[in-house]
Amino acid sequence: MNLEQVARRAKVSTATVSRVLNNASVVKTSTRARVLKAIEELKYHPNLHARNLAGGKSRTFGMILSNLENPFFFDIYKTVESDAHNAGYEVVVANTDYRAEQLVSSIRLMIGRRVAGLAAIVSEMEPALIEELNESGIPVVFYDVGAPRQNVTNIRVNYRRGIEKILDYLYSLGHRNLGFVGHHAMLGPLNERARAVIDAAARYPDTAVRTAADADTLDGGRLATRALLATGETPTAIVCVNDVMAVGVLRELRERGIRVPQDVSVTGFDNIKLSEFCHPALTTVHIPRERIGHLVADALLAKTDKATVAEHEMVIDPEFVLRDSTGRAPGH
Amino acid sequence: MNLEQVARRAKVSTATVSRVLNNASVVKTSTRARVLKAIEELKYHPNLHARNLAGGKSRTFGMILSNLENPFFFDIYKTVESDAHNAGYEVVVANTDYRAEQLVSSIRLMIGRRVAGLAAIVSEMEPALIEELNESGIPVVFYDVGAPRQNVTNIRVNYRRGIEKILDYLYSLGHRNLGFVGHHAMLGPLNERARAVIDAAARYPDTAVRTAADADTLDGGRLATRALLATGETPTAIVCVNDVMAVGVLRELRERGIRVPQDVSVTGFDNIKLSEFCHPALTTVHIPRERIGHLVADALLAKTDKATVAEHEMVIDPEFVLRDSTGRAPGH
DNA sequence: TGACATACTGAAACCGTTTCCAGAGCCGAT
DNA sequence: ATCGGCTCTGGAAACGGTTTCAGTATGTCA
Repeated sequence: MNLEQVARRAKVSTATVSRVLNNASVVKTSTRARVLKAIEELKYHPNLHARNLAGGKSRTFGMILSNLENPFFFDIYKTVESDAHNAGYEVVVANTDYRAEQLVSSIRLMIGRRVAGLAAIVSEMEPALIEELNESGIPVVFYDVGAPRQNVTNIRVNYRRGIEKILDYLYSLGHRNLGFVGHHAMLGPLNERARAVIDAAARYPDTAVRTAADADTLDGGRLATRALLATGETPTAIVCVNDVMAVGVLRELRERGIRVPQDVSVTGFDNIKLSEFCHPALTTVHIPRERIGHLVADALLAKTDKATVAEHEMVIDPEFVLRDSTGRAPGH
Repeated sequence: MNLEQVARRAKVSTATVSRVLNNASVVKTSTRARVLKAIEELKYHPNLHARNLAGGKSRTFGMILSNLENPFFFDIYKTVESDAHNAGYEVVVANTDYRAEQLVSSIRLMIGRRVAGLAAIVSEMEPALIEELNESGIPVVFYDVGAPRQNVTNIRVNYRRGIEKILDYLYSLGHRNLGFVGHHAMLGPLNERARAVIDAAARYPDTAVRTAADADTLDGGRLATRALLATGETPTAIVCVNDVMAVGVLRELRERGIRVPQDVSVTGFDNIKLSEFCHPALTTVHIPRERIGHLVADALLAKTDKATVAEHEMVIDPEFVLRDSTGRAPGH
């Protein structure tokens, strides 16, 4: 089951077997055939660990995401993986579930694997970790995490603009009493979004916003809505941190006999496929996940090919998508 | 950045460093402290490839799934990963997108990685591959794939029973004109489900069933519905191969002004979370994905711990779940 | 016929760990 | 003082590949 056995059977040296395996350098056709036959007969599968160790190079990227269950992350993963495959790379993923400890151990694991590049599409991230990654010399791409620095590409979305577009629209429809449904992540984009909502609301007269948070799932959206409505006062519009939670919100409202959008308007964020398929279809903000995926993949590939050490940052401006879950505030 | 450097700095041998790293055998407290300090200072991360190579054991499981995007697969993955983690194992996933070629290369990759165990939750699977896996000596768990044999655990769901429960119910409501929406996978459970629908329908008098297939996505469900309705004749009930596609079906029907369940009944399969959150909530069949996940994890863990070589097969009987997407056939 | 480039192939060093086997101290008992 | 038995540590051989460097045919050309 190892090179030597194959070599012996084909009556060549391990060097030659290695050569045909990597079709590097020239091997006489007859020899190659003998080797291939031996490989076939012995059902030989090269040991990737040995390969990586000897070769020093890794041909696989690591990818760390906050919540693969949310199509937002999954879509990015999918396009990165596809691009990587086309370039002959593998991708191994890790899920943090928004937990910082998970992030730490995932990053350690990736460094241990000596991945050829690492994409971190997470909202939780400590400077110490970034430092650690930097020392490791692994090319890194961050999505939405603070520090652009050497050997690190940073891709971010202008959430603030997205939120502002939503609030502008809601305000124009007469909504003054807002609810915000977020998830439990402590750092990064969520807070940016939450803060953006609060900041934006503060710019309009007579506009109040109450917030609730729960897990980043359908159920989380539902539970957050319950919390929001538990106080007795019902907002005329509920702004959600993303589409998944918004669908949970829709469900809870429907169950309570609250009509959307006649009684309450609901907005999502991300524009995942599901936002068109739920009922009513969600008014939301489009985040170009495929484009982000391509950017991530390009950055990874570029960094590994040449030793480009350009610290790059790119910002994406999201687009408002009007659908059926929003309408005039009651009595307006 | 390798053991030797750490050893040198701590003025010990690499053997000792290795010992503290794995806290195997006894190391004097003062020595251990010196080593740990050196590791810390050098920001040393052990090379997993070298470790696996030298140690011979792999501490990671492989998992291959047909479509991670579908929560059915994702839920299984999630619980396997969680169980594995608790036992100190990693999991690396691969997605086949129902493509046989992908399956082949993924399996090869896993063998190359010398994973400690492999779970294949896929519907496409050739005997030759199973053979190849068998030769590799890797403990394998299959979900829904034919051959129970040595070193292979097989977990399956009695789809036929599930489908029968659905058809019984629909028949009792007066439905005689059925549509079946499936996805493109050629082998295994889909066909089993499709055949089950056809067989079951054949047992009722005056009952006809037309089928359409598309991708296993929300869009796929929508497109399949269009195909189904393109003929002009509309079935009174549409049975779907799974919940995801059913949600796509709901969307298309709503768009055409066809009411569910008044005009057409719709059923799903799997009972993913989304099936309660869509509107109307789906009548479906529950497949215990968590339980399956635990079974998979247990099998993997058991096989690696002791050299249990029991070929095991277990069959799961699914349960009917009544919700709001089904009703009496029009005029009944 | 001899010199020399060319096309293949093999021996051996190395990649970064783990692990086996001995050896070095040290202590208490004889 | 000698000895047996601990405790701790180091040397060196794997693990399964890649890669460099040198060597052996073989063919070409003067």
